[in-house]
Amino acid sequence: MRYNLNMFKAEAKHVKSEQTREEILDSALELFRQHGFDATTMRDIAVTAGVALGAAYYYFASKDAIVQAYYEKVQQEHTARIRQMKMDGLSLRQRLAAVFYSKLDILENDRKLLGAIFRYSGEPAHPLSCLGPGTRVVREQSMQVIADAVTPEALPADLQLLLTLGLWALQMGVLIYFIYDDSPQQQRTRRLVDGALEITTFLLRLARFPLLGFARKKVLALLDEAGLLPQLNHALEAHS
Amino acid sequence: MRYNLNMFKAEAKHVKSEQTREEILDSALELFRQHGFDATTMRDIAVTAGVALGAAYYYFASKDAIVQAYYEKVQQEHTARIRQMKMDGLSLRQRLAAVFYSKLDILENDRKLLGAIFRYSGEPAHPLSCLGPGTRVVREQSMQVIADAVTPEALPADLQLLLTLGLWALQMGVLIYFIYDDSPQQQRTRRLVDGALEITTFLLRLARFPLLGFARKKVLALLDEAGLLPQLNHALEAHS
DNA sequence: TTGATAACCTGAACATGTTCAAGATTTTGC
DNA sequence: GCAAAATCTTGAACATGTTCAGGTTATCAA
Repeated sequence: MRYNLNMFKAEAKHVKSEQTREEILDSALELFRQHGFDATTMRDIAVTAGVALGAAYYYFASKDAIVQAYYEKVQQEHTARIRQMKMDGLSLRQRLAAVFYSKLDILENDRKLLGAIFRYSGEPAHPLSCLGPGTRVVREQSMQVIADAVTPEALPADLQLLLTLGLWALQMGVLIYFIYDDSPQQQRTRRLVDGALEITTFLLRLARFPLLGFARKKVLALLDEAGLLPQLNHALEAHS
Repeated sequence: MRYNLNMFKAEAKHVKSEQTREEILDSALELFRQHGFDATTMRDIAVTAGVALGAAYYYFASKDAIVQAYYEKVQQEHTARIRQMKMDGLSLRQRLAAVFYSKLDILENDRKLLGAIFRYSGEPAHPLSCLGPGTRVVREQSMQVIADAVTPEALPADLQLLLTLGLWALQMGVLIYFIYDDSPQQQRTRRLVDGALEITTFLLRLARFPLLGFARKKVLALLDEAGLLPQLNHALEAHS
């Protein structure tokens, strides 16, 4: 009984702490959306959340880290949405369209926040570098979503690897384009996705031809040498 | 005579102002290289240059703008180096290798500075966004260097367009890789360039085949619809 | 219960990028 | 040569992200 009580207390405490964190995160996002990232100060955030300035820094290492936390939530949501979709009768292209579209849907109203995600892409040592070790978890999660859409196609292991990596890179590019896209409802980005996926699947069909098969091997070897597919390479060896 | 004197004075003045600017820029780069970008304050820069803090802001809109000015100098240097090279007997692949390698040579000791170039890539409105209108000039200059290496190949206009754009994108990717590359002398980046150019030229030879020709048209149409080749598109129409 | 430890929170102080009103210097029109 | 205009320079003041020494509250062992 006392054990349980302690557990309840511990959990209640944990929940309380988590609530404060959520309070700060929600306030921040609300303000970011209303006035933009730069125009919102950490003091604004703290006041809106009803805590002191220092509390915000107890939960988030920096202002940018708040956006990072937001993006992690986005990735969770993306993973969840894709998981609960019935992909059974769908083609590869349709599955990939679902992946890309749902990501855009989630991010639709927060394009201005995304800029912060890319802010440290050129600084390897920064914990928030979108290509660095500090963001590995969310990056792998986002690759996994793509991999799951590719796997049912039962491609040769090397091609599957290449396709997943290429699509992930494509997704990054699409997100950048998305940020810059000022067409209504970002219809242009959606069309870009459509076209890019059409070409991708077309080239995929071609990839079995000997000449392109040669190119495929070359590309894979190059990426491997460049260290751009370390753990994936491991998976490849295990499969072949 | 007096007219000439005034011109001299005007020029002398202009030179003096330019000297102050150079003084600030050089001091800044020196300090950036010694202690890193973040560890160097605008006050440090002003003191080292022998001017007041405000003077630095008279010549540079922001701390990041100093790095941008550096990169503009780099691009000038790159253009100059390539221009004075004798490319006559060289293959496309050799010409492109010269382009990529010389850029890396110029940037070799300033990899840490490059991060600042990419800092605003996700913020369309920022004047220093490496994809935005504020950096159009230097971007087009850098594309021109590539275009000049591609042109002698006398490719079909659409393919030339595609190749130039693709190589420019490749160059951006290579620069990112370069920043993250901790191999000695960044040999890994050089090998990546070699491999990527080998694959590029190989695929280029394939591009004449009907199937890939179809894909080529598709890609071009997609990029056009996405507005990723506006003035280039204009050039294409003029040629065809 | 109680003292100790850890978790959580506070707000003043700091560091630094940036602005700006005011001053110094140079150029220009006459 | 001189006044006005343009250019250049100054440094104090400001805004804001971040730190930190210290406080408060919750947890836990005895």
